[in-house]
Amino acid sequence: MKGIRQLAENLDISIGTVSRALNGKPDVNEETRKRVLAAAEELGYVANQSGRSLRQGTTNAIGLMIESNKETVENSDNFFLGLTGGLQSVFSRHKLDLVMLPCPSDEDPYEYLKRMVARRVVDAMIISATQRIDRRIDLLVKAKIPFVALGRSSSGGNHPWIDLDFEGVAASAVARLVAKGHRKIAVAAPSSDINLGYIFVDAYRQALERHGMKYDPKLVIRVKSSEQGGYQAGHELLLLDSKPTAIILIYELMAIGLYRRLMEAGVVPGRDLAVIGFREEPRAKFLQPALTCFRMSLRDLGVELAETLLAAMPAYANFYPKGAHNTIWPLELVPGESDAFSLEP
Amino acid sequence: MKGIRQLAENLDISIGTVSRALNGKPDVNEETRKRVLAAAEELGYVANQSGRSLRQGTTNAIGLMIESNKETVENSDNFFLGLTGGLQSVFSRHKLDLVMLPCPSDEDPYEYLKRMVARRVVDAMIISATQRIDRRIDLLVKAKIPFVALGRSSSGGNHPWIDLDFEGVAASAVARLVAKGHRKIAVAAPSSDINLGYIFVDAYRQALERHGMKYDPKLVIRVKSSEQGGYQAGHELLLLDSKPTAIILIYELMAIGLYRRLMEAGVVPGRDLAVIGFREEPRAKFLQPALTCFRMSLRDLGVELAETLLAAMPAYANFYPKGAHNTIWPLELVPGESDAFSLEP
DNA sequence: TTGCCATAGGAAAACGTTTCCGGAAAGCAG
DNA sequence: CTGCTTTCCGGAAACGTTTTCCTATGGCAA
Repeated sequence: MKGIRQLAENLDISIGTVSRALNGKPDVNEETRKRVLAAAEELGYVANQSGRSLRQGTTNAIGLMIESNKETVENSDNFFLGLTGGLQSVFSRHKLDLVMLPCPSDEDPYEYLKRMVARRVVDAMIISATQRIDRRIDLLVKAKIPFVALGRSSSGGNHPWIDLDFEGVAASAVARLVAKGHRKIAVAAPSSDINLGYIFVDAYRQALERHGMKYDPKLVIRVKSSEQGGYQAGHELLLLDSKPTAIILIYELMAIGLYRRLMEAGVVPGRDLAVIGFREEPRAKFLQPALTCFRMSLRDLGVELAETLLAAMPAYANFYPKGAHNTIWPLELVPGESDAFSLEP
Repeated sequence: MKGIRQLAENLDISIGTVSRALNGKPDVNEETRKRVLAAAEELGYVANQSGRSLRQGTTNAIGLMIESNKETVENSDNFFLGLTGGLQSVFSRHKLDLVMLPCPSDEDPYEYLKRMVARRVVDAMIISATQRIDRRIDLLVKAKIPFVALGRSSSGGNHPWIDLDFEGVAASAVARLVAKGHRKIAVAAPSSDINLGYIFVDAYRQALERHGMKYDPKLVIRVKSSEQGGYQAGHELLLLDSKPTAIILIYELMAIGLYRRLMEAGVVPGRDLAVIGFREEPRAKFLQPALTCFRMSLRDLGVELAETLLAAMPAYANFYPKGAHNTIWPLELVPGESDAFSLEP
């Protein structure tokens, strides 16, 4: 005999009562509850999750889906691990466990998610790296699995999401450069199929126009968000007919490759070209001259993600009365040397 | 009605037969099996994992425990994500899913593991960052949960583990430096409480003695495995009475801090001091002069870990007849400029 | 025809838990 | 003492599977 039955046997109490005692149900004498808890501690009894889940239809676990394709592994760095701190700090208050579900690189993320959802191994999901059209979102909506997306998407109608403040970053970066006299500002961004690539460049365009400047598609360099992409961006920038005097990078890791290409051509960042990076990245921390960039706390972002998710789960509605909602996550400017010079006389 | 019952209803077949058909059991007509599979595909039916686990006593999931304390987040970089690629490639062949279980930073890893084990949410575990005395190992042995440890430990008797070839690296690094005429070789390592700190320094001592050199405890600088630790190591190195001409770093990230401290003192790495790093680390990739270091493939290590684990699981014994075993994982030398000079005339 | 074996599939138990329901005991007001 | 409420607990059903056991059917040999 095992499990709760064993425990009940030892205490000479019915299993129903043991269960109620352990789960803090009201209909149980405080005296017996103490005995049960003591015995459970003594025997190291913890309820079998499968039995529990089966009966309750709930797993007490939240899934964080991770797409570990090659690019993610290269780029995401400690991104997910950084998030988990914030996520856990919220979840643990509700006795929820976080499980990270890494999608195999040779499997379609949609199919993987579908399997995980169907298996009912978690109660809710956190997905990231959303696409503009993202079937995963439709799937989760249809399956009625609570979820939160890190990244906007036009799929799925009105679902909870958090996204970085691309508009704010673009506006801030452009304003900063314009104030220093720059009039030809390039941007290196991924393809507009990627949400980030689309939204950021649009925000950049609007920021330019607010300053009465003309948007020039030639100054938008489409490359991958990687070191190689940065090198490529540097290369294409040098080939432009009318040279820009500044460039905004959508991901700070690109700066490493960009610097390298520029150095090869004898162009010195921070003197001949102003450079601003988007998201702070440890690997780029040691560049000379230090990169001006935008920073955010992964931990805080994790907390916000967790709370947004719980707010979308009926069972936690009373804790987070705000309900399902969306958030634009602000980033903080960290001034460096890479854009310190001014073109004004 | 839901699940397999619904499916059986639709097909006008008993649920037992449906289950057998889906699980590839022999006692079912090929014709009906086809019908069942088609209907399952059609309806998107996937067996509920809780029901399955409860009945079978198995979860078809392998847990990878992650300790995401602050230091891990800072240092691990893409370590775990890099591993998952290799892990998944093996597990997916056996229809096993990998779940990453991040231990909350404010919870004792031992208690966390205990909870996960008791909940029976995975069939087997992978643990890492083992201590010389590691209660987790005793726990897993006692609970009879198959596991593999990344890192040696004196706990738990004869259990499966994989560890990096510290001896090989120490021998290779020392031999290389000695060949270039170095006679005073320092090493920067963490406290000997940490397994790594203990074993590596011991291997270093043996390597020295094989070359007929004397082990000098003063040349062992105990610092944290981080950038700050590297800076600290540089600082302490400069204070030594008899200056070493070379230093071996136990973790490459330390090189960043070390370089910084050396530069401040006008000591040029690769000219005034030879530097060799241990494990390749993307963030240190951009140092000048390029660091000589030892590299390994995280993916391959993941494959080996997965196979070692499966070999320790009775259910997979026929696939991996080797059974439980241990492996010393070799690393490959990547020559750089940081130790290129020679002291010989 | 009879008997036997192989094949296919149905019925039901079992996994470990939670929760609903009902009932005993005790307390209390009249 | 009676009737009603409250407190506490035991019994049993239910969650969705897999698996064991058993039966029905058909084929085949004697």
